[in-house]
Order: sequence, then structure tokens, then C-alpha cells
Amino acid sequence: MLDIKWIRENTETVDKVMVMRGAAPISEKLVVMDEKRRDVMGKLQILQAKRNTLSKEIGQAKSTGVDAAPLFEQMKQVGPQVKDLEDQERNLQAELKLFVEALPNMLDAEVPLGKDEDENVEVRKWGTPREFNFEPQAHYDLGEKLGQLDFETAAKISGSRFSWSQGDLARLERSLAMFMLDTHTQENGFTEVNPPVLVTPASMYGTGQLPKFGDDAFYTNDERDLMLVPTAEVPLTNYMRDKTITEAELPLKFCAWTPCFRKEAGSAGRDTRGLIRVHQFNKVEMVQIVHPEKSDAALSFMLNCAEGILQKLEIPFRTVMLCSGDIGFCARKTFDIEVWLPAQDTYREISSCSNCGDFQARRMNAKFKDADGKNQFVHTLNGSGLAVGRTLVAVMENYQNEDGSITIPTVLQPYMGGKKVIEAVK
RNA sequence: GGAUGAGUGGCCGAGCGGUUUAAGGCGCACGCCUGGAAAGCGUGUUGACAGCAAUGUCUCGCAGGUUCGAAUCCUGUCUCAUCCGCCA
Repeated sequence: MLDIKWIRENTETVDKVMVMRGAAPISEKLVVMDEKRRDVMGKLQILQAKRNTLSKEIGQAKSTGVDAAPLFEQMKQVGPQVKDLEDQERNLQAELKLFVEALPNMLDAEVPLGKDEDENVEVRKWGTPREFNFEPQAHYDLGEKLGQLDFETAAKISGSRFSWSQGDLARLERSLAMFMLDTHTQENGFTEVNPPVLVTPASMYGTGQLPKFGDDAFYTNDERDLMLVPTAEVPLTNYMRDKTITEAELPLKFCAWTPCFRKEAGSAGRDTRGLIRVHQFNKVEMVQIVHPEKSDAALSFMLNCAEGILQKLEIPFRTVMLCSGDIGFCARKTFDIEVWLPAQDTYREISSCSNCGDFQARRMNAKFKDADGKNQFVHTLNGSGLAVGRTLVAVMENYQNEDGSITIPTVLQPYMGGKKVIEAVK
């Protein structure tokens, strides 16, 4: 959420970013609404002051035995007027809030102008795609032939866009998650968290999924309207909701391995086969809560943490900076990591690392007390480190052998009980 | 899921319609005092909004309502505690 005071003073910037993001300019409307609200507020405050004075005088009159009747008459005038203005102010405030909370975050100066994902800018490439002397198979074919991926069963149980893995492949996914968690906690300084994956609408609002993007979330019929998290960013970042911590406590660095649930509402017909786009997948998520001056560095750090996983797995990837038309609602700057998938002969997203600045912190009232004793909003960042299901896909496709077996990456072998190759079940 | 009770400032805790500008205490900060400290005394000590400022307004879990006036009365809601039930 943007600060209305800031909007008032930076209307050109607001409109410029709206256009860059492919939306219509809106600042003029906001400024008019805000002026009206402040005007009513001014009148209201004068009347409230009058009411306070009268109320005090009535109290004194009653205690000293003076006749309070004339004061009562005045109060009967002022009271309803105050109430009327309070109603007006409340309505104007609510109306303005609807608009302000629908505004996306401002963009970092480095974010390139662009319409969609085709205009994202590659910032680096790592590793060289392997030369195959046979036709590499897609992960779903490999998995089914190994007898360890079963989309038919998944569909019977839950419908389309769900997965069923078993045996060594199921263990490989767990190994990947453990490897990621161990790396982030032991080497990168993150604290492992095991958070709820059912959250309240207030939490979804805090991280920006609500109110605009509720269509992609799964709801429960629970009386509290609990929702399934689309990412662990939601519970991890909401740790800070309605909280003020000391500067010394910063930064907070959390990571969690959780299932994520998404309706994939807008992606009918895309990636219909396999594990790439499913309603439920596992992800290791990193979240950082940092001092405003440190958030740029924190984003680079987190991106390195995510890239480090693929480097250790020795799988090629490239990193892109999202352009203005592709960047998410809450983010001021985002890097995607795209992993090489030989069967698709292309790079596919496996991680997204964003600096949200104070945008989420404002929504969820997350602050710290600075050295001068002033409360300031924290900056929040989140990044996948990594999407575990998609990493499994990448391992399968990049490490496949001609006979359909899959070599286990060296760093994962300890997690697989020393096993080096996954082969078809007899 | 049922019953009962409770939510007040950094913390404890009083207040149950108008003298509340939220008593009192603790903690913390600054000052006086002191050779230095402790004690003592004094001052300050939630956050947000409007305003250039002086100031003003709001904030007693949250949201409504009653009233000329609400921390106080009413309704809803959330959280916590205790007991019962159910349960991996």
C-alpha cells in the first residue's frame, strides 16, 4: 500500500509507474478524493473540539451545582453535527482506501520498461546446457516409465493438475527440499519455520493476495474463511503484521518448506502435462525483514542463495530482471531464475525473488523503532529457494540417461542413502 | 464444538455515563543533588491523522450501536485463560 501523503506529493511518479505497468493514470482522482476527505476532517475536528469543551463544562457545572441547562442545549446542537461529519469522514476514508489499496507498488529505477515477459532482461547465465547424444525425454515420460510418477491416479483422486509420485522419485523430492533447507539454514543464515498453510483473509491481505487476486486462491468453507496459502511468503511475512520490533532485531531471515496451492485460473491449456503447473506443489521459500537501507543488498543476497542451489546441483540457469509489465503487484524489483529444461529446449521459471520495499509493511503495519526512537516501516523481501517440484523436473530432465534412468546429483546422494541412480521399478 | 471468565499506556493495575487532560505503581530517559553512585526530588515517557506552525483531533482488543456526551451501557466479532467434549 502506498502512503496517501506520498501520492499527493508525487502524482507524476504514480502515474508514470501506472502507465509503465500497463494501467491507467489515477493520481488526479485520488488527489480530489483526498482533498475532500481532508476538508471534511478539518470541519469535523473543529466540532469535536467544541464538543470536548462543552462536555468538560457540563462536568464542572454538575459538580459545582451550577445550572447546566444552557450547556445541554448547545450539546444537543453539536452532537448530531459531529456524528454526521463522522459518518461522512468514515465513508470518504473507506472509499479512498479502496482505491489506494488497489494501487500496485512503485518501481525501482532499474526496472526496465516492457509490456510482458518477452521484454524481461537477462542479467546472467550460468552453466552450459548438456549436449545429449540421444533425444532427451520430458520429465513426465521419464517418471511414468520409471513407474514412479502417476498422473492418472492423481487425476482420479483429485482431478487434473495434481501429481502423484512414489518410491525413489518421492524421496528425491524430499531430498531436494532437505538439501535446500539445510543450505539456507546452515550456510545462508535463515531460520527454519514450520508455519500454518491455512491462513486468514487478513494475512492474505497483508501480503497483497487480497483483495485483487483472490481468484487464484483456494478458499475453505470454514467459518473464519481460512484460505490455503499460494506461497509460504504469506505466513512468513505476516509474522511481522501489527508488530513493532527493535532495530537490533533486524534483519529477520525465515525459510520454510511448505505445500502451495494455486487455482491457476488464468492458465487454461498451458503446461497441462506434468509437474510444471499443478494446483499443489512444494516450495522452499525465503523471507527477509530488513532495515529500509539494506533491502537492495538483501535482494542480491537472496538471489545468490537461490542461484546457489542450482549451482550446487550443477544445473544451468539464467537470471532475468522482470520488466515493468511483468512484475508483480507488491514488488518494486524482481529477479526470476529460469532453469534449463532440455526436453522443452528452453529456460523455465523456478524462482522469483522480490524486494517489496515498505509496500507490504504498510499493509500489515510492520515497523521497527530506529536509533532516534522513531517508528519506521520495515522492508520485506521474498524469494523461492526453490520451487521443489520444478527442481525435481529439472534434475530429472538434466540428469536423465539414455535408458531412462536418472543419475542422482552428487550433493543429493547423502540424502538418498548413498544411492547414485534412480531406475525403473521391476 | 459447549460453558465460564478476561482483554486499559513499555509493564502492572484503578476506573463501570460528564470534574479522565486515563489515578497509582514499576520500568526507562533527562535534570537537580553527590567526590562518584544509591536514595530522594523534579520533568518527560503509546501510536496515528490534520496543519508551515502554534495547536487540534483520534486511539482503553476490533467493528458497529444507544446517548447531547462512552474506557464505562448494548450488539457483533477476534484473542487469551480455565473446565468439559472430540481428536492425530
